[in-house]
Amino acid sequence: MEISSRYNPSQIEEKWYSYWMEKSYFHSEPDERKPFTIVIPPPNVTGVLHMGHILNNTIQDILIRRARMQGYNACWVPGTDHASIATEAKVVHMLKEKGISKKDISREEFMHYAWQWKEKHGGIILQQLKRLGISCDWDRLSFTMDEALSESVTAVFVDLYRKGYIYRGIRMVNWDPKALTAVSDEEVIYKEVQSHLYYLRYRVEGSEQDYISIATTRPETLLGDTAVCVHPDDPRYQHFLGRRVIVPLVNRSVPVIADTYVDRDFGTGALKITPAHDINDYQLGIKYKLESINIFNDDGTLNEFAGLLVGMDRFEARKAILPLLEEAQLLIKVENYVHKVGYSERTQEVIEPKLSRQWFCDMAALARPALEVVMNDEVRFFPDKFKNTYAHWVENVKDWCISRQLWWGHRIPAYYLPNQEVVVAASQEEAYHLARERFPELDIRISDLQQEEDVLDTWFSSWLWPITVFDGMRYPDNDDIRYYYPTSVLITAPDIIFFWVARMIMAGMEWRGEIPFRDVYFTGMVRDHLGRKMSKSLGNSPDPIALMDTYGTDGIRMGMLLSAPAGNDLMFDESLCEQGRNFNNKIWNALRLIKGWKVDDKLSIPAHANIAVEWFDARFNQVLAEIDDAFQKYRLSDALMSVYKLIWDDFCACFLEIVKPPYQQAVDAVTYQAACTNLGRLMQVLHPFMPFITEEVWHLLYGEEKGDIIVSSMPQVLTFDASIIETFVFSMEVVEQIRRIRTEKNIAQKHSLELYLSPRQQQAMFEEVVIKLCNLSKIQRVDTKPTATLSFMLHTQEFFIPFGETLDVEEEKRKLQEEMQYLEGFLDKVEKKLSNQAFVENAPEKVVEIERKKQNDARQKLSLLQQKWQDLD
RNA sequence: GAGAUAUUAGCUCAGUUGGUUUAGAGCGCUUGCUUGACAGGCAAGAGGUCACAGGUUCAAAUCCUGUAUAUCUCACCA
Repeated sequence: MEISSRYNPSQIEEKWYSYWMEKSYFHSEPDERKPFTIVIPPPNVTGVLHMGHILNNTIQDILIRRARMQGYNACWVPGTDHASIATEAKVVHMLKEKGISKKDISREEFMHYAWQWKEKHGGIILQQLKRLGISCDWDRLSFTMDEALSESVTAVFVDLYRKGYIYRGIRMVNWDPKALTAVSDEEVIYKEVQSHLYYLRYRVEGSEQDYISIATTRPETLLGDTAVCVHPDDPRYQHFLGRRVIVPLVNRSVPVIADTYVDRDFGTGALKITPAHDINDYQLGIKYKLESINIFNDDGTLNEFAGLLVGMDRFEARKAILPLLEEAQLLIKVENYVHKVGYSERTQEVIEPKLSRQWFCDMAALARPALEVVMNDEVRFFPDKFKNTYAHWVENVKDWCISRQLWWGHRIPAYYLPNQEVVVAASQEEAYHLARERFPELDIRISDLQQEEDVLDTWFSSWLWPITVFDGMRYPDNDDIRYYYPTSVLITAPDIIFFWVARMIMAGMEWRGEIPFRDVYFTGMVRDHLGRKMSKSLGNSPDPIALMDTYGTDGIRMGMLLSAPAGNDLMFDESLCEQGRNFNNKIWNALRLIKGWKVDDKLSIPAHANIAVEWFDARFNQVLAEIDDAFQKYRLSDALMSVYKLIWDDFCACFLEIVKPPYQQAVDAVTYQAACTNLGRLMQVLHPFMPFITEEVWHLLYGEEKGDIIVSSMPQVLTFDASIIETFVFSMEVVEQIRRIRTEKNIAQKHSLELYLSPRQQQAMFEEVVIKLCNLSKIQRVDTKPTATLSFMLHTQEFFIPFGETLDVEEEKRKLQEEMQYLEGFLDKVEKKLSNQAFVENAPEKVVEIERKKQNDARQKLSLLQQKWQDLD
């Protein structure tokens, strides 16, 4: 058979992916098997593949492929979310390029363009994910604005409204001046920035010299100031209480008020109050019934109420106001100052606190059961340190601002009546009937109903995802939801634990009375090798598609996973993908070796091969048990490393090297069969991690005989003989010693050697294996030590290799001394322990026993070494 | 400001309820190899007072206290 010496993944990957798709192996329908379900964390429909997706989806694919091979009915539901803010921004941008402004078109027209955009550009990421080999049930592809999901969102809104959880009110919210919408508290990222603290002078009304100086980071907001506040007990300001001061530049007279909120030690101890533009000032404004002057337009420019700098952007205004203050001699000084500023998670724009009417959802009642199921491990977190984070948020959960001033999304099903009242209903018709019922005297017509313009937060649909992808909200008893829900495991990043994970649990408990998933596996964040977050602006993220081209998909999957312990951030390094690629090549060449053998049915299996077959069987099962254990704990990188070493070290370096026939000689049928079987089952164990090469090798091994590896049965752990492994390990230690001697003495592998050992052998050894691997002509027991030998010692067994007359006595002595020194140190430590009365009395007998054995062994070995020393003299 | 988690070899990480021949892995590094599957390989080797300082214990990488550093979460200090 002609197989190239290098594995070339590119041709193979596409072939198998389309083959699996043709065979519908990814598709799942409810049946009598146990389900294993995952719902994908829906990527943003505008998104493109980044390293985080690679990590997250590789893990999901590993779990789902393994479950499939273990006989579960595996179902992985893919999909995307509609990403209100991001998508609307894309569409607005596209329209702008066409010379169309959003203001100039109707909502319907805009939605038309938006859907067009979505159909054309949305979901690129899904195609990219296919390249990663992920085995989602593409027939179940969902989108958060699909009809079923949209209807569910509406129904949930109506339900929560009727339960009294949803309300509308005027609040200070986080305004994104770029996206022109409110965002929730969770969507604000606070970052430390280098800024300035400006000290300003507010003249006291009716006085020529008196003034109060205040410190602020936002001098431009003084245009909206309606008070100055000091601490009531601050002696510096006692005489100003009850008086009024003049706001600089606009010359507005505002009161000096006193409140304990003020920190006397910060700045000057006096605080300017801008109720319209600061959450704390807003509270004080309510408390002291202050006027609230909104000086900003929605886009962050100053409006006519500012009086000055009208039309200027808020940051421009901050700069522009300084010379004016200076000119008026009201700017005292400017200090450097580091403080935290909130940024919009979506647009990176600085958030502007803004007073506006929004829809909120009271979360307290929803949170209670969601807290309990996590704390009692009904929903298990991996790693469980995130239970703390989760508990803290859920216990202190705030009302959720769910309205967004956008068009792309689920329009809030609230209808305003001519009398300013509002009715909430799933459709306009229902709302109409409701309105007539409630206000029979008004004689309302359906055209009088004005639907709310705002849409809902995207997360308001995402939190229903595990239910709505199975249409379990509209049809709570349908076969799918009853079979697949609760799902088995959720794989996600910890940064959306509040946005998404917590809310899904709340939704699950609220509408199905059941958790949405049993386990949550939190992946780490992918960072570069310097520990920096991967980001577009830093340009430190490799292009995932290019990586797949270079190292193969299996290679990048391995590279990603090798460094990915659950929940810890991982420093991604391309060299790990290289390791993956090299591993593929290793497997490929193992296959080439086996397939290159001539098989002779007449030959019987040699003794060394027979041992190798029996040993590998035991070893395989031993490692399989380790792998199972690792999977139970979601220690996937450990599991992969175990497979890696099983294949590279145990199968290639040991098994194949032992059974390999000499050049151009045939192999017996039993050995050949065993080699094929072993490689085959190794491919099965590896398949979830590296789907492509394993399917390819499987077919090259078995043709069509055993079907496809993707749907084959995962090997199960069988009992194994541990003593074989023990003997083998010792044999390999002997092999290593002989190899070391060969290297040290520069003895070529071609040159065969003899091995002698003293008859007092304690540890069993597979002599045939040692002979084969070390090119020995014989192994022989002798009573007396042969002359002119090299020697080594393992445990308390001494080995000799007769070799020439070139023994370097001094060198030999030096080594002996080194070894003796080590042993003496060791013995000293052990004996110190044993001579400690308290240790012998208190430690468990087993532990003391071990120490005694250590002592004995060390003494014995030492005396042997001393003997050797004497012999050298 | 409060809390959580971490700190083990050059790098990335294991190390289970304290005790298993004076700490393990992968990569990297050093040395030697055209070894008839693989140089994307083979063989051998070097490399760590387990962040620091105390304490508990017969026994500490492991438990406790403090310090330092890092990351994350929360918090209204202008």
